[in-house]
Amino acid sequence: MANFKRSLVTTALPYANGPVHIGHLAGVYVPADIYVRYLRKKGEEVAFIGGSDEHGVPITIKAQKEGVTPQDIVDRYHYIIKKSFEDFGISFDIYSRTSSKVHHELSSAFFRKLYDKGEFIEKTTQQFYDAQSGRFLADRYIIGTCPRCGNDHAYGDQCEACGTSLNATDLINPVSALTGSKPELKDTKHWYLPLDKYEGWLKRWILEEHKEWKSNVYGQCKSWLDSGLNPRAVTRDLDWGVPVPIDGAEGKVLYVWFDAPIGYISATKDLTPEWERYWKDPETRMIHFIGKDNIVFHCIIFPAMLKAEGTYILPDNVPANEFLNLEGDKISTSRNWAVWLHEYLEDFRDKQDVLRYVLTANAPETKDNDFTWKDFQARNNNELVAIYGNFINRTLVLTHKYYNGIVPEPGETDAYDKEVLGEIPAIIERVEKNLDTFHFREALKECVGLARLGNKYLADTEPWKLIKTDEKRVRTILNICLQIAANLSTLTEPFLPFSAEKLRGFLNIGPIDWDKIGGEVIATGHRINEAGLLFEKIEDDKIQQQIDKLLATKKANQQEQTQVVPAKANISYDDFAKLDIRVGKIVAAEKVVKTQKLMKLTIDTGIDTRTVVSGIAEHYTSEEVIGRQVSILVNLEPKVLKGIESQGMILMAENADGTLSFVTPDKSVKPGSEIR
RNA sequence: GGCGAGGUAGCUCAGCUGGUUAGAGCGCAUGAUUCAUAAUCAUGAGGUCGGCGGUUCAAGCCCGCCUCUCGCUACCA
Repeated sequence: MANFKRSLVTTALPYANGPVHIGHLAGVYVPADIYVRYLRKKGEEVAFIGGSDEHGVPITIKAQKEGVTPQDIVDRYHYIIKKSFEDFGISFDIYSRTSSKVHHELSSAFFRKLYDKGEFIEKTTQQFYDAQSGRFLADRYIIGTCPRCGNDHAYGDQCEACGTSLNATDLINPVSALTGSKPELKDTKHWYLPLDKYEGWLKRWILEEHKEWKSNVYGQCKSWLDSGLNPRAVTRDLDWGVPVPIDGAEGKVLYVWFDAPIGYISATKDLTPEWERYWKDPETRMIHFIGKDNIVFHCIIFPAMLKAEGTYILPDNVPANEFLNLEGDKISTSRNWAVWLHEYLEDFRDKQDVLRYVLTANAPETKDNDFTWKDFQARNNNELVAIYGNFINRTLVLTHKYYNGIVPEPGETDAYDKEVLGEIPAIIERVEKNLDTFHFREALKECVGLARLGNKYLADTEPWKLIKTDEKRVRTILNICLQIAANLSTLTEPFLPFSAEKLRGFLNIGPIDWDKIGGEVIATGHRINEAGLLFEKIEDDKIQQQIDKLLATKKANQQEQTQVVPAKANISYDDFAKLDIRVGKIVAAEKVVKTQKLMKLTIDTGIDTRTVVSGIAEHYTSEEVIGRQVSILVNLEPKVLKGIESQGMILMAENADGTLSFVTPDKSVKPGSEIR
């Protein structure tokens, strides 16, 4: 690190198909912002880069759904995201976007250079083509009948009814989602980056030269490298994105994962004409802050791209975080299961730092963590208010009460004073050490520790008693408390910038350089301002509102799930009559070993006694199932499942939440009775 | 069943390349205190570090097997 002259800090580009939520913040933006503010505070040269990732298929689909252009979609979210980052105090030097002209030019030139150097492989494959719209269709744009479950609205990559992942060519009767016409298979040419060619180099670079990377990052890279790399397509047949700058590549764009990381470069270029100083000088230290889902792209693919290009530096570290859950469930944009930053800023005005604090104190640095509103409240009330805010308030109030707001002159310091004063630089050192190694949780804990120390010092020295007997001693004590407070205002600034400024307002001081803190930073005789509250308690009702909001989301999601699947195509009576459904009785049941869902049932069908394997083991135990009457399709072709021949199918009703219930006659019926 | 991640005090989590009596915060109990947003400070109770076996002078950390949780995936006739 000592050899670097400047830092380039990038943050994963949020995808512009939705606003930013606490998961993004905890994983990427808050730690990155803390780190950058810390570097700046130390006087280091740093560029802090962010921007919206605005290309890719999901945005085109969303646009189509809403009947607007992709540009409309990205415009909408880009500005929401940009504004909420600003309001939240994420101190980007630039927040750019990949639909910008600079980006198109730069990523296009980047591709062209690799192309001219012969770094790509050309490959032709068959893909569906919609002749009517004159376009190749991404898998998502093909709709057809699922070969597994018969759902006739399955997508080319996945059937959402049965969850199976598919190839577009698997679909029965595929149609184009754009025009409804029947697509044809047609040859299409694409360019591939031969990652296998970089495997040896990547292994050396990461596995040998960057053993210091976080274990989650290092481990994932290792597993990728060990399993071998394959050439990866870097172009797509799509009309939204950066056009492939080659003759004969009309209707093709750069794959979003090719152009997005170049967005870091173009954003830097957007920021300063001297952008090459950041990207091409080996004395620049590049750090990528990302979430764990982006590790492969930032540690394998982008470095391979940069290496292939040849003139760029590589990341020095990629401190990826794990994921943050919300109230026990995975955060999901599509399910609206999130705390949205722009909504938080509305609901909790001027409480940016509370969220910054909570997300840092509970950051998913080594494993997935859970955000709960109760924890949010507890951390605010018990830590920010009770420890930090309270210490500041005590100090300010006492100073006003005894010395009219003038910083008193210290007398001689005793052993305990010296010990406390000695702790300040020690804590600062630990904060630095943790920040330097991306341990933000621990660093923040150390900061709070300084406030704790202040509280303890007050409790031990009891100036409110001494004021009656030894007023001179009180001057020393309060002076020390004020020094701690002033140190805190700088020490906490990377984490809690708004409160740090507020605190400086109370103390009536300006910003203090990082290398000045550790000792006396507020002068004797200085007049402080009126005391106020650094943090406010958050009451239960405020928290309950947020919990209720989430419960409402949960309810809405359930209702959405209840949306009834549309009817299938009509069939003739003859078709129906082919089904032989009978009432049967379960006489024996046992779970099939080594499966999650399968249960082996022995059924008295009236006709015979037979074995049926059914996927109900997650909903019923074998005990509660025995003796039940059920509906059974008896003339279904037998099939062997897990080594057991299943001779029929039990009819089950599936609820919106996925739970199953038997279809049972409402009074007892003789086994073998027909169901028609 | 496959892949990935994980199981450390009541709760949320730390534990660096294995090394003395396993930590923090919250919560709880008891005590002290009143300058402070009923805030603070001290002390204490609480853990067979998921289980079993192995390697080692030494394992929460390494290896094997098992088990449970979460995510993806498969099975769901």
